[in-house]
Amino acid sequence: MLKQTPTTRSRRRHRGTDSVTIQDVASEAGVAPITVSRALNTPESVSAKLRERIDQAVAKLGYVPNLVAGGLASAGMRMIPVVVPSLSILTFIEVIHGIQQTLEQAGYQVLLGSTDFDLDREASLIESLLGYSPSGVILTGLRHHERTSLRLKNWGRPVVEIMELGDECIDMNVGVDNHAAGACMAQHLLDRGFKRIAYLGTGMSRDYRAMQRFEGHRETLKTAGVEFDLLFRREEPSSYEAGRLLFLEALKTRPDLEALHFANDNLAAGALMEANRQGICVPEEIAIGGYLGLSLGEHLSPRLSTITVPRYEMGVEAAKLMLSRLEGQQPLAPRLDIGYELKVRGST
Amino acid sequence: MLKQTPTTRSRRRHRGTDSVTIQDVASEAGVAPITVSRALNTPESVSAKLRERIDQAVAKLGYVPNLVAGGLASAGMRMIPVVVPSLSILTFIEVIHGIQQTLEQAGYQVLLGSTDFDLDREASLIESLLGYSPSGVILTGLRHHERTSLRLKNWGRPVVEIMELGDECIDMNVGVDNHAAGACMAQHLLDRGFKRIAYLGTGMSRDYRAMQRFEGHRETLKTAGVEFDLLFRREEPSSYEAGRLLFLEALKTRPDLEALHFANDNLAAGALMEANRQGICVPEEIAIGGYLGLSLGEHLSPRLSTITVPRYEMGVEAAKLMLSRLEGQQPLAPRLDIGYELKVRGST
DNA sequence: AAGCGAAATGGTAGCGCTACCAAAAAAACG
DNA sequence: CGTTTTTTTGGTAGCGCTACCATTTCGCTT
Repeated sequence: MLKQTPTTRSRRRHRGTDSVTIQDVASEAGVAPITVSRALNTPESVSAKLRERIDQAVAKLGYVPNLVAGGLASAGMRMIPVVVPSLSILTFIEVIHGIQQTLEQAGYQVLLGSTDFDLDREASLIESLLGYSPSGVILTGLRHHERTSLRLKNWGRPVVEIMELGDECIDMNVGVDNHAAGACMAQHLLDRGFKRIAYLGTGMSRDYRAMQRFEGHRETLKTAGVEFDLLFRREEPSSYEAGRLLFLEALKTRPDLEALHFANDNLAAGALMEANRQGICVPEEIAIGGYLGLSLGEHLSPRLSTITVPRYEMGVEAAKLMLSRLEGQQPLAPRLDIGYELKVRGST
Repeated sequence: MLKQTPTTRSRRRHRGTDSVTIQDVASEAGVAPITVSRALNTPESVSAKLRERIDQAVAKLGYVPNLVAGGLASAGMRMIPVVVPSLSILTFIEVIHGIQQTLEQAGYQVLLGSTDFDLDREASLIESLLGYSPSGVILTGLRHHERTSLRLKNWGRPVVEIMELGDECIDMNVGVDNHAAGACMAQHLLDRGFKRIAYLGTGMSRDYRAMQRFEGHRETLKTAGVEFDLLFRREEPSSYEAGRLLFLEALKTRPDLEALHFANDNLAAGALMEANRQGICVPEEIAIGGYLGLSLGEHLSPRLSTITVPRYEMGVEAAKLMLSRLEGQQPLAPRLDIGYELKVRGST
């Protein structure tokens, strides 16, 4: 008489979801559950014969692994939270896009988190995201709460900080030197012969990266011996409208301005479109420079001079760095300067 | 003599992460683990005295619940996958933003998935996303593989289909009547006195919603007795550049066109900017209408006439519907028409 | 054919939490 | 006061999977 194992269904004493489990597949294929597990996760460690039988059973039963159970038993959940300040800023979206495409290919899923530029929210968000037992974390910027950094350092899994470049990162870092980028545009404007140059930005008390670009701008102008403290700022989020308002404010306050250095292309585009509307000639009456390299800039008249940042690529590289660490290799370098490029077009 | 329970640490025989567990909190507070669980999940079912002691222990030890274990033991993972065709299309981003903001507030996280408009990819993506045991799913459109729909129907958890409106949805539906929106813009152009009106779009073989708008446009023109089959299409994704190219192609092929009805504002903006560049007067020489209501449209000269769709709000409403179902209530209505609005501005 | 190391398979015991039910404590009742 | 009802707390047993280690099978050598 055969030893009677409880039938597959009667085994479920309580709260059983009826979904197909690894046990069901194992019974169907006549092997042990662990063998099914291996056939799916490390196929090379299972003989071809069994592997095929198991694959058939999987197909027949429509088995979908329960990643939650797997995640609990082993380490990771094959998820990577991506924490950004805002989802209404195109830049972050494009970076996320690059991350998502790259990670999804490798079988990881992206968990979305946004902090609204608030480090407290970031701290508690990350804390709760870690509860999902993700395989790694990608977050924006290098400035965090002390306890956030410490927690992630001790966490022992890969962390990539993006958008910004610096000496002290938690684990890995992909980004752009904002200070240098700001200096670069300022230098360009000086090279064009402009003397009275203003920097215009929004939400700079929260978005400190825009402030870093301003610092680069400021130092460059100072070195050149021209007026360097011309700063116009508003506190609302960036938008075409905010750019328009900054533009009007600057013109009214200082009609003698020769060039406007905007914190990003959204603002610059808003200003440029308003100039068009008012019949103000760019760059003859006033020059306009931006930052980011949004495609919109190439379609405006005149085309917008800007500093392009490969945002999608930054996401891809951040994801690649993450993946190389997840696959056990040491990444080639834990820090990657994704670079930027000055695009001189019609507006300067 | 007290019964000796194994000490907290020695209990971990193998592969123990050192993280604080519910057991640690329980020991610290001098209660059973299940009581800690209750204190955190259903505080009202625990006496005030114990609740406070437990809260203190939680704070002292820095306990963060392992949601994976919780998700395995009970049902949900407090995650909602959001599946969209593409992350490079602003529309979807704005909807996702609305969803994310609303769900995050309620303590749910958004898992991102993109299908590249491919129903096969959608099917396998959803299949693997279900492996995460999410609390619900939000996906784009009403057209899916038969097996995808069936699987989700049998899945037994809330599903919201967005962007589109129809009689047959899997579970719940929030969206816009694309057919009517297309007809609305076409009617507007007719009302303006235009007779030779073309529809211009990209990727319409994949993005069938753009095709639905075209159908509405087509029927309206047909009823009006004017030429109704003027269609220009390209297969690349939407972009300003694609709009520019469609514009040039249309003008070359049919110089007698009076109005251009673009499948979305990105295309329309690209065309409008090209018209500006070439000195073609809009709407005197040719009128341009869009769809979506991107803020860019309001800053162009002339301002872009369009049909606005409350994208962020659509996301919020989809998330609210999801939440109401998750919290056990029957939603007021399983179908919500989020509506649209014709914005007549300078370009028509 | 016996002996040996390597490769393939299986048994057991959790991962950390919560559903279910039972027990204890507190409150309400006659 | 004892008894019933209600509330609060705890014990046990998994959720479905995989790490660890033991066992079996296989190929190869001498």
